[in-house]
Amino acid sequence: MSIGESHRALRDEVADQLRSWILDGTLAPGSRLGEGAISERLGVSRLPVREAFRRLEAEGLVQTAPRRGVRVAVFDQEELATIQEIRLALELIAVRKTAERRDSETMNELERVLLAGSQAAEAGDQSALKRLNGDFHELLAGGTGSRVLVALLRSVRNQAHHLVGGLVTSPEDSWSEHARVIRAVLEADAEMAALLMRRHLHDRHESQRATLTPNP
Amino acid sequence: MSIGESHRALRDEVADQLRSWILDGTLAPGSRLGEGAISERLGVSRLPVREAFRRLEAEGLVQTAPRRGVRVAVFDQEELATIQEIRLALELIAVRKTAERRDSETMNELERVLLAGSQAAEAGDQSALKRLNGDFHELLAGGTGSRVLVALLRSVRNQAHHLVGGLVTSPEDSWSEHARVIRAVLEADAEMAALLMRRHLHDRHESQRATLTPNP
DNA sequence: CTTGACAATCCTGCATACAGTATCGCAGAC
DNA sequence: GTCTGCGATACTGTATGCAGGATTGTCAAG
Repeated sequence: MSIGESHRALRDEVADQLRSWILDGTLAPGSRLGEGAISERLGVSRLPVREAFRRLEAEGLVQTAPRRGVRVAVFDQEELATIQEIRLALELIAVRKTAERRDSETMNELERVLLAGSQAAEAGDQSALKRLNGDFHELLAGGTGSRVLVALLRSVRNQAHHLVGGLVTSPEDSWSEHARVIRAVLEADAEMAALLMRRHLHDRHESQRATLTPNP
Repeated sequence: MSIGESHRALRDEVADQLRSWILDGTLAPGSRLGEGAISERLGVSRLPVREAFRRLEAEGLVQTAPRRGVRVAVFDQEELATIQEIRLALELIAVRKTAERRDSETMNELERVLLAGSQAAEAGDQSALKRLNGDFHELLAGGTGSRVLVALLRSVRNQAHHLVGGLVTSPEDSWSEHARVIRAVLEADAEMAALLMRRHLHDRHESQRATLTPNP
């Protein structure tokens, strides 16, 4: 591993910045992203911005119209439902495979997260829980050892997250369900872990639907 | 013939060309893709090539190492198995949703493909069958109305295809299974269509595994 | 003959520059 | 008052140039 590998390409920095702006709502869905404006704002040339656009485009966070620039992605209800369905399927594959593989490093990390999460829940540390909830999903994807699955899941999660406009459930509620999944994975009970994950995501999905369409 | 004079965005042309070169084996897995060599060969500047790289990178066809260029993707057996699993899950979602939605245009197209495929199978027209088999999968993805799913499936199929090095089953065998799936979709029998699709992909997967690891 | 270090060369990453096209505003006509 | 056509402007798409790191070849030492 050479020193140069740690050097981060400017396009990656730009992509990360834009991603967080999109996910935290700074850039609203449908808003236009001009190369010039972004490059000026970030103090880089237009080229890294363009390459970052291509990546975000592949992640589904932005949509490109030829000769008309880039916009923050906007999807309809039906597409949102499909994305949730895709995410559920991929998360189930991930949690099963991780529980079956039992990669030692992942298991250690999961134990660490489980411990830290319990403490954070007891202390009522919301921001720590939010971070740990994110770690949870990343670990389950990474535990499969599949770069493809990690990339797909990250992409689908981004889409789902930015479409529903952020968290509709409290970090504590998410955490208690996550903790159960982690315990099942640590006990190598893949089917139980998958069942818990399915229930977890299904509940989230339903509560989001209820929020979005309040009148049945 | 240089494609630099076309009206379509050059990055799309370059990406298409590179994709077909990768899928048909002209560019072998692991081979390095230099910006300069590609741009010179296609008669364009390096910039469209770079942007095409980003897209192929997102599609999983190439892998990028910082400062060390781009290589045609190489995955191990385990990753291959995961990709097949992902593909199966996504195809099942697609076929179910298409059968439930029954989008009229897609249904018409499926009927057309079914008819044309039967004729081609009777005539023994291999190349036509190959094309229709491709149409089959594209239609099932498109019938969901989800651009996200279409993009994901195309990406995963590319990976699976290029990893196993092409077709291991005859177009006729694929076609007969495809035809059954189409009939189930046209009859709005989503569960039957999903079952047939599952069996179809599972059989392909097994025969590929057998080919790759001849000694059990 | 093998191995390690150094240097030349190649290539990637980024910035700047230019051409072509879409968008927007304004003016004039119906 | 509204619609249409023209022009200016801004932005995308593409090309070229340059700096810094990576790769490779060579030479010398063990």
